[in-house]
Amino acid sequence: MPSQTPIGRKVTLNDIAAGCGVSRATVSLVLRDSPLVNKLTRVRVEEELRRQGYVYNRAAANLRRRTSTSIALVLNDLANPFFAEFAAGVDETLAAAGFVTLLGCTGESPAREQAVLGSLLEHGPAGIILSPAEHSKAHDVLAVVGRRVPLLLFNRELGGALPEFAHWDQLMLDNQHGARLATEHLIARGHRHIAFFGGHHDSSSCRQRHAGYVEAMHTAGLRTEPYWRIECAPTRLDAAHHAPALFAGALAPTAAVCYNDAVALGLVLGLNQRGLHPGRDFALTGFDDIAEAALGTPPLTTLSVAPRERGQQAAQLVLQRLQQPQAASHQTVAPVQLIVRESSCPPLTA
Amino acid sequence: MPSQTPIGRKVTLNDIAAGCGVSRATVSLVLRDSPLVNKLTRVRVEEELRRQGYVYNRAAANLRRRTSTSIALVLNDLANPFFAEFAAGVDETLAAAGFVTLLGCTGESPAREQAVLGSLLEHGPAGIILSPAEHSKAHDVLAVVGRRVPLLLFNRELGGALPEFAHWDQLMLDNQHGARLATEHLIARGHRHIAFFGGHHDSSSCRQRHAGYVEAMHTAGLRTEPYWRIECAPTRLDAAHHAPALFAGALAPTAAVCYNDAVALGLVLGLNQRGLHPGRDFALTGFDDIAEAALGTPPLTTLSVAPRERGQQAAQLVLQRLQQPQAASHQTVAPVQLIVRESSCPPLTA
DNA sequence: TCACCGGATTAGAACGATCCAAATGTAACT
DNA sequence: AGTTACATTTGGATCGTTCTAATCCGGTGA
Repeated sequence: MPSQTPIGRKVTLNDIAAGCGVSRATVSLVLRDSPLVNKLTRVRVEEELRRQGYVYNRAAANLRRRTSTSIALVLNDLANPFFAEFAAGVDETLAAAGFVTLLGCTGESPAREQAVLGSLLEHGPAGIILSPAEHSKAHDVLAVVGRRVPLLLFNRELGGALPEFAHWDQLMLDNQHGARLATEHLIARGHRHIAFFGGHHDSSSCRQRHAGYVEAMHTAGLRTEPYWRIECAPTRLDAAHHAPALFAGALAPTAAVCYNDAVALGLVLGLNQRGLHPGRDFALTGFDDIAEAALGTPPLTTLSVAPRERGQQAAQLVLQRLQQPQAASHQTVAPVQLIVRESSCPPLTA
Repeated sequence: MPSQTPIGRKVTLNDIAAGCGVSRATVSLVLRDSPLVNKLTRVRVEEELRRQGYVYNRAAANLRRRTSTSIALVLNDLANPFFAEFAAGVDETLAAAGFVTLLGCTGESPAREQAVLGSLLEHGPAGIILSPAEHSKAHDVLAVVGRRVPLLLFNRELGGALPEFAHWDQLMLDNQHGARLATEHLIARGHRHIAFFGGHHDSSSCRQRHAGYVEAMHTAGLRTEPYWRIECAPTRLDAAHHAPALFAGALAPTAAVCYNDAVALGLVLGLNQRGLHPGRDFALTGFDDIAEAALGTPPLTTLSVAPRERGQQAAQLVLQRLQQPQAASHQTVAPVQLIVRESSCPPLTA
């Protein structure tokens, strides 16, 4: 049960009305600067508003008008710079449209996601932007969110079969195309033996990126060995750990397409420990273009997803949905851009 | 069981009451599980709540009870990992207490800060956590926030004389002590010519850190040359740009205490471009311990401020203030911890 | 019979805004 | 003077909840 926090008595429309001898309704008209009200009284009322330090009670107005001026933003991990940038973009755009952002973090826990969504819904947001926790199920999200308030899925798909009537909007990254670009870039540099490194196969984004890698390889007429697919947790540490697995197979790769930047940076560490110089002896690419990507040694070739712009886009999509609640659901795939840096060197043998 | 809510009107207490033949008041009592209500009717009502897929309207309740269950979090820069972690900590603790976070970003603009604060206040937060924009003035903040809703200042002081009746709570970092620790560490390693690099003098945190540096130098009986104080914007780029200024004076420093990690990482780049190897030819320290600090080359000696814990602490302080609105204002200074890594090497000449 | 009790329930007035229909005041026209 | 037109203003109901002060009811004791 949430605690009960008394707040001091506020100045209301009645106080203003009494203060300058008009009715509450007139003051309300002034606040929404209606053309109905006489210039003279408007001035008088406005002065009184200032004098008493009135602050508008939007909750009361929203109750009466059955509207809402808030949007819930539910993120799996705000501490991740990618999502932080995204959140900044969302808030920026929402604020410009007069909306306020209700923040909620789930810490990758579907259970907390349920709780957070439930709690935020009680505040009656007009819409929801959700980047689901890993293993979050469509069915559970639908059960708590219902069909009343529009939801925009960002970044990840939900597990489980999507009930056919839950036609949520989606904003996803072009994972497959991005990985394909990275792979084609390595091929163009002369690599023939290219691994796909990191991530878990039960993550939708990882599957998509892997698919892009396979697509590029096969299009180029190159083979993909099963032992060139190394799974590990999408963290630096686990990636560093799994680096040796790259060279355990019969045919050693000369390059690797990594699931994301974190994994790529971990692989850099792991290679260094083996005495290899990534960017010279071994080529690799990342995904996300996090701030550290440009600064490591070597600077990382990666795919920029422009998280702030994605945030702005997500906010736009939700606002648009509010305008047209009945329009068909919108599936958006945001483009990604290959950023070539020094980590994607040509093979030594070339 | 997915909700069977018809699209259109929201389910209210009246719907539930009508649905199971009791009064609205009784349903309300059930919701707040009051001991007054009969076990049997409670069961009936609870079933009806589930059946109709009722969601609590906290805004209406808050209006009636003149309470609030939200806290505004206003940050100068959410894209900065430091503040993102902080926000995650705040949200985590607030959520656990049944509160919801209203997010607002100001992008270091005092004008937007005014607008954001004004907008958030209309939603009636019970309290505010504010990390002010640069050059934000106490007078302006007071003008828009007023004295009704408690404010916690985080991280930065406000410019201008603080009106005596605005006794806001504060949570600051121990900037001066931190910079002193870093400087003393470099001195202990054998450095005698130490610069203070980056930041602007009109930022309170920069002044404090510089003061700590001066304090340590003078305590150790060392001189500080004026040209060892190099100002630049607290960004990587500008820092890299200003690196040559370190060696423009008569006596070149062998080490630098940097304003923060971003500046330190920029300086690393700048030194590399001059053919110097930071961590071998030149020592430096940062401040903040952002994620990248541990991973650069060299790993950065820096001061850990534990932003997530600071967020939790900030939330606690606000919640505590809500319990005791009349208590004397609380000035908290959070300790910082020196993290020694490879960037703070001994001088070559030693 | 009646007053009284305690547990369970409820009608109706709030909270602070908005909406609607109706009222008011003023000037202009038959 | 009476009617109309127009520009302003306003009382009262309303949004979904909670609070207060009743009310209802079966059982007791006098």
